[in-house]
Amino acid sequence: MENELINKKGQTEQQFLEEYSKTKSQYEAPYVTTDNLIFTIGDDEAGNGKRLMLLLIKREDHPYINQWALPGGFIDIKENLEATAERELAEETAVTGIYLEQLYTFGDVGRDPRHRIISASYMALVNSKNMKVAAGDDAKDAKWFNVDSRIIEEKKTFTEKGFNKERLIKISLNNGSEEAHGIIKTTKIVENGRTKKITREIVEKQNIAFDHAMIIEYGLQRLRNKIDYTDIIFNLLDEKFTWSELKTVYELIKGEKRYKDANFRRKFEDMIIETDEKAPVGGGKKGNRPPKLCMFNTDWEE
Amino acid sequence: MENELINKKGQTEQQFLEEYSKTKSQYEAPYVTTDNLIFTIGDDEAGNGKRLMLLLIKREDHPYINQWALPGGFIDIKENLEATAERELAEETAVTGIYLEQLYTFGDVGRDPRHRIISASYMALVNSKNMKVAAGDDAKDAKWFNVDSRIIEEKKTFTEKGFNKERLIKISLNNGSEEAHGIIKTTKIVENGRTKKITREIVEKQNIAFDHAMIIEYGLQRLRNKIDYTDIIFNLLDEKFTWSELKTVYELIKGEKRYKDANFRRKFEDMIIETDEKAPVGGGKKGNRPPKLCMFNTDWEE
DNA sequence: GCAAAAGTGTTAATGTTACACCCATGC
DNA sequence: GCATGGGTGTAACATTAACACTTTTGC
Repeated sequence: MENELINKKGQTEQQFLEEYSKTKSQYEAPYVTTDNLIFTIGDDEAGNGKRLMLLLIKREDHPYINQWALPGGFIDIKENLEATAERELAEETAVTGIYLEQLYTFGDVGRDPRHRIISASYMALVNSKNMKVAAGDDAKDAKWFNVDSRIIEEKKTFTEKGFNKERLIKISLNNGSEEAHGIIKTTKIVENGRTKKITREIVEKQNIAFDHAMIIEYGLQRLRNKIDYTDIIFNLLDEKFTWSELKTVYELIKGEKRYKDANFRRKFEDMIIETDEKAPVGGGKKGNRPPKLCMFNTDWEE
Repeated sequence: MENELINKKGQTEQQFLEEYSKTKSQYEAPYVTTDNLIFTIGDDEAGNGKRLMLLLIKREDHPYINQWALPGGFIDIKENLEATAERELAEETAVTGIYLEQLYTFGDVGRDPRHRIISASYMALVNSKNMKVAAGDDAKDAKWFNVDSRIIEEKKTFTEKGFNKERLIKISLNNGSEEAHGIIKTTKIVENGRTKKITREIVEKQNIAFDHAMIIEYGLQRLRNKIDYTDIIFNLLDEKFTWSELKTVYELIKGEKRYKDANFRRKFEDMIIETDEKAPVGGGKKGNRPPKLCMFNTDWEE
């Protein structure tokens, strides 16, 4: 039925599409890539226990040669956008079928000096035990970096019609031998009692390629927020875990100790089922009570 | 300093970029567009008071001829992604400098039968008083539609490793004379106690072009969520408004009366400053107490 | 006066936080 | 027994919700 509709030229849809496929496009299309933020919980190289870690790849050519970049790559013309992210993730970590979420699409002119590139960023949370191949094994120089972000400045400037609010956020990355960092400025412009615009820009960076510091900052914010109202944290844990492991991972992501033990349990109690199993006793020099193993309660509703 | 680094071919960055610009690209790039969700509060054509409304444009050619689509268009190679959304918005509504937020990037193969198109969606909230040109004035057949979405089915299916949760959401659009709708299925796949994947697909649609029903559904969800923890609702109101106007708009977006009057005030009291002015008495047949005019409190912190 | 809509106050229920305490274990 | 980390109970406080009430206006 739909195909019997004709346009102003008197074409059916089929005729239209046939003609369309023959015309050579004038349109200069940007390239499209995905950039993946792959987070895991790993051991700090300096031996300070567990840390939130991010996978980065060392660039082997210009531009930004020898600097660190997010893994990612070009979309194939016959591949769904999310499939590109999944493929890139599988190529880097040999992990499939894990949590993957689209974050934001970065599309400023000049993001890449070679070509106009629009990049959709995705966030993946992988449990290191599920990772079949550790990053860094293959030819590409891929490494896990400790990630950290913190606000270093907040400023409010008054304008005629309202005010601007700026915030400087520093992203720090290190893996024992290598160090990289970037400072992102977010600006919120308020005029006539309304938020007009929120912008993000990189004001300083070292050893991080492209605008990837901005993507990392965005992803960390999303992760920190979502952890409080979704079940994504369990993607970073083993299937069975103890309360203290959960709390440790929570605090690594949040970057602070927000809850006392008892209250932390109450916060997560609906999301968790305690099993009868006990984890082997670990830390205490004089022994201690073995903790129960817990599982995510899949009946939990957000 | 950075430019003095040389790659394996012995090139500086400048030499590399020069060579790069001469090579003809093999890469078949998808097209990139933005699609705008432009919401406003307007009067129902049927005379049932205020409604949440969305701007749609009638397609004048194949594919989906005569069906309704979101306004949007192709990115220019020299234009930032957000600038494309701003330009399209200005073209449709002659409104500039208003709230605009990136939602999600849709990039499935086959979204458009003509070509591979990746589309970044943006949401704009406009106050009808700020709109200089009403939609529908120009050559293009653009119209405001009442929007509504509601869950029509929820289903949980158990699998070997876990379960799937499906939800059917119906998007209804109408403007008195025209009607359109779509049904979106969201599926959450849970395996081994972990959320593996969340997918969205269109299971039925009428009179809505492309995958735009899915974009609308996504945008409505975002709007409904953000209204509770940000100040975006004030973009839909005049600079000065009454408590009951605020509550009406809130309920239109939420699609339900969630709060009693007194409690609604408490919920928003930090975000609002009451002025000494009073709005003219409106509805009551025997007259009534005139309401105070309020403004958004720009000192409010989310 | 009185209907209509604006606006306030009071109490109950619920959720959050701090803090003190008990428990099971290995040395 | 005692240090160590696991785990629980309770009271104070803050937030939310329900509901009954007072206020200001125009006719």
